[in-house]
Amino acid sequence: MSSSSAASIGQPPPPAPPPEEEKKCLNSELWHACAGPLVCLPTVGTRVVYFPQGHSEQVAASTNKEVDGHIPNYPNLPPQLICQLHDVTMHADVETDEVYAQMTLQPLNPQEQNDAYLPAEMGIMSKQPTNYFCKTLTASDTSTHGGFSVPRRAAERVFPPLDFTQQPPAQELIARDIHDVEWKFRHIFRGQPKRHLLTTGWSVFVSAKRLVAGDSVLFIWNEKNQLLLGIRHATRPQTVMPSSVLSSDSMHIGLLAAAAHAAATNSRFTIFYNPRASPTEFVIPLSKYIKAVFHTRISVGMRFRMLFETEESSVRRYMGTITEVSDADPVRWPSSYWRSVKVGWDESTAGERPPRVSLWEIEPLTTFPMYPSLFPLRVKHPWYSGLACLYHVESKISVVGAISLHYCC
Amino acid sequence: MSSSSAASIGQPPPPAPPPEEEKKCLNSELWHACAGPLVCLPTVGTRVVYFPQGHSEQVAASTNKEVDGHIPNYPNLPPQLICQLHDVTMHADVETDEVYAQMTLQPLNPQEQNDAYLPAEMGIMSKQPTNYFCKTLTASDTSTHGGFSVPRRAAERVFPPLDFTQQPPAQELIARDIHDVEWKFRHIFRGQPKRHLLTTGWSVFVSAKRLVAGDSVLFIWNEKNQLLLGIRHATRPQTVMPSSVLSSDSMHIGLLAAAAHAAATNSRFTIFYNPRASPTEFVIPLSKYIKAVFHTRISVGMRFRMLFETEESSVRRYMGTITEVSDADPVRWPSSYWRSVKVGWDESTAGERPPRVSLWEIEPLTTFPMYPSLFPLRVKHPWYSGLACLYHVESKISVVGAISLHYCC
DNA sequence: TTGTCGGCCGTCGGCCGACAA
DNA sequence: TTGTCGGCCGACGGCCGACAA
Repeated sequence: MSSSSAASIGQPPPPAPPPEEEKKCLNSELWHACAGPLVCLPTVGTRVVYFPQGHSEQVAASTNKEVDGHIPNYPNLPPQLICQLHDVTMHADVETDEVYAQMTLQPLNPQEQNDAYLPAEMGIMSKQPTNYFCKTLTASDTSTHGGFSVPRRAAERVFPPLDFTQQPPAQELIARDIHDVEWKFRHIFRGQPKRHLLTTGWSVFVSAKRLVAGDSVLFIWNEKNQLLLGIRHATRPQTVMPSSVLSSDSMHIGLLAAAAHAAATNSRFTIFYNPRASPTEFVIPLSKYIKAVFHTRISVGMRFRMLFETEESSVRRYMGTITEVSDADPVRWPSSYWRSVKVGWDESTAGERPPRVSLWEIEPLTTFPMYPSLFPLRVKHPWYSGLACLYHVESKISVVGAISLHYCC
Repeated sequence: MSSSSAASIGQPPPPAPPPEEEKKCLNSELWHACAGPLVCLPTVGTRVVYFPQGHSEQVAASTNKEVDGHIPNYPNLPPQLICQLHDVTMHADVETDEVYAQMTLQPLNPQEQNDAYLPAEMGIMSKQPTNYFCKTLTASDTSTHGGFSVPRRAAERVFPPLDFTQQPPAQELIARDIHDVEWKFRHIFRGQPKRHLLTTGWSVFVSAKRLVAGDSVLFIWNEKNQLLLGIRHATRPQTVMPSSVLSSDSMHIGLLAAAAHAAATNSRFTIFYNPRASPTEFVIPLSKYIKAVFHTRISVGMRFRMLFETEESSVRRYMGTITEVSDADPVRWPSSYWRSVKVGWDESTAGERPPRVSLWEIEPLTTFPMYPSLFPLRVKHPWYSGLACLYHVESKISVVGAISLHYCC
């Protein structure tokens, strides 16, 4: 694989180093498809809220190491930081194809926080591809013995139609992965009963991407009549990769110190958001935050629903009940809205769902008129003064209120 | 590969996750052989000097990203930190076998720095294995077409002797890698002219370790009559791995903030030293530091020599001349001894050698009596007062002086 | 002394329909 | 509808000495 050309012949697994930092912006459709249906990125140029606590959670998940004391306090680092979002770029790990986003944030001073909203700030829906399928690989799919069995409806909907006058009907498919590398497959309709299969070319793809049974592939047929090809590795017990560069303690300190320094100097800082490592977004649109914190009444005992991703890359609602409203980490992050809602889940299979969620993740089940509540529910917290400036903003929003206050995901 | 047993059958490439953090201490001989002949680790329990500047250099090398501004100042973090070394453990990356060391350091207060030396503090020579060989793999060695051609003298010295009454002489070799995984090879003496070859078993090893031409393997025959097997990947352009977890800026801030916090509170912190990523040690025995800084006269124009590792894992001296004594980074790290000596190298092939080195890395070419110099050369720097406590220590050392002041490597 | 090649052989990668879940 | 298997065929993995650097 040549090191300079962006598009290259996919067949031999590329051992070449990536062409520096100047990777062009990846295909956004494919990135979002790999990231999953619930992931959405805030819009460049808007204001967002950054939660160092959530960022810390992601680093802990990535390093497989909880933070264990010896972390200095950053008294000037609030649990949430209102920032200008200067840049968002989508990336994929060169080794694993794992998707992640890089964001450049700049904390705003109270004056800037007070600025009026622009309509664009509301965030845009993440555009999930319309014509695609996602399949979890079986043992047969990944075995060296055979090819890939394409679910029938998926093949008919997503692949170009076969010429059924041929016997057997077959064609060559060319798909591009997230690095814009081409992969070729023989697509054939054969067997008894008849089925769609990918044969020649499939095994080199499997070995190049190091796919095993349980991983997923997804094919997208986009508006430009291109076939895109993404992978999602099953969430294996983390590879413990960060070792040998920096201790996980130093990483935690690093993210906190970087945010604290940026907050103190109102300067830019950079973070990575890895949607598969920890599904909980820790940079959210300011509008979404305001709506959840100031315009939503919640109380203990209230029922709610929340979206989760299913195995087959679609979305499901789970129901639950609010059991408590309190600080997730009263020592380190008092008065934080991050995971401030303790919940119980209806289904007994709830083991995988988090015991604590944030306000903006849930959908309370009340028919509740869309007018601004002058005071939010949680009056016990004393830090409203710090956000007082937002109140003025709020009243501006409320004018457009119900019609334009869509938020992401 | 079972996830719990330390020793396991090496043949199938192990996809299993590592058994948490409780990895036993690796084979020290093999670790040092893989790390190279110049690498030495300070002794646990002794005092060391830690250079955040050097640490930062290693992180920059590992992330392929120089520090680019926006790094806060840590005015209370001196360029060198005298620490108690509480723990050193040797590790090898589960994916790549890359060796690295983890050290737990605790900054000492001036009182503790003043304590008398223990004889054990002098550091111990790194024990390079005596009976071993290291070969850089050729295209034929890594091709699927054949096996591994063993250099004749290496085979005769390191492998168990063959039974030459057989025709052809052959045996099974069992070698253990740094994770204590067994690998089996057929060792045969055949061909015209006769030569030593590893055939059966070799190719699975090559593919499991992802070896390519230019990488090196090393075999050790130790005192317990065990065959050990290490690899060294050629220094490829870094894999840019840290992406997707933490920005390189945050990593830099993290290491500085962690050190600053530890220094302020005299608490422990943890660092990783990766000898292949950046060969320059940034944690050195205090005795070595004192000898170099206070007992060695250097001046501009002085000739010196310095050790470097050769391709075949041995050691060579290169000659050079001191051209300047100054701060390597006068803005960020004024008055630092790290790379304070600017040098010119004799040979025209000097492109790979660093333009700046530290005092303790070089060997000035003067016949110079071994008595303590009351004042070191560099009088322009004003920070001696800060190290004044060391002077008292120094006079204690000087008593034992020439006989016991051996230092590492 | 040792790196690479052509030759030869056997294993397994990979395409096929059968069959059953 | 689709996951796994046995059967079959050919490509290439892998062991050999020849030859030359």
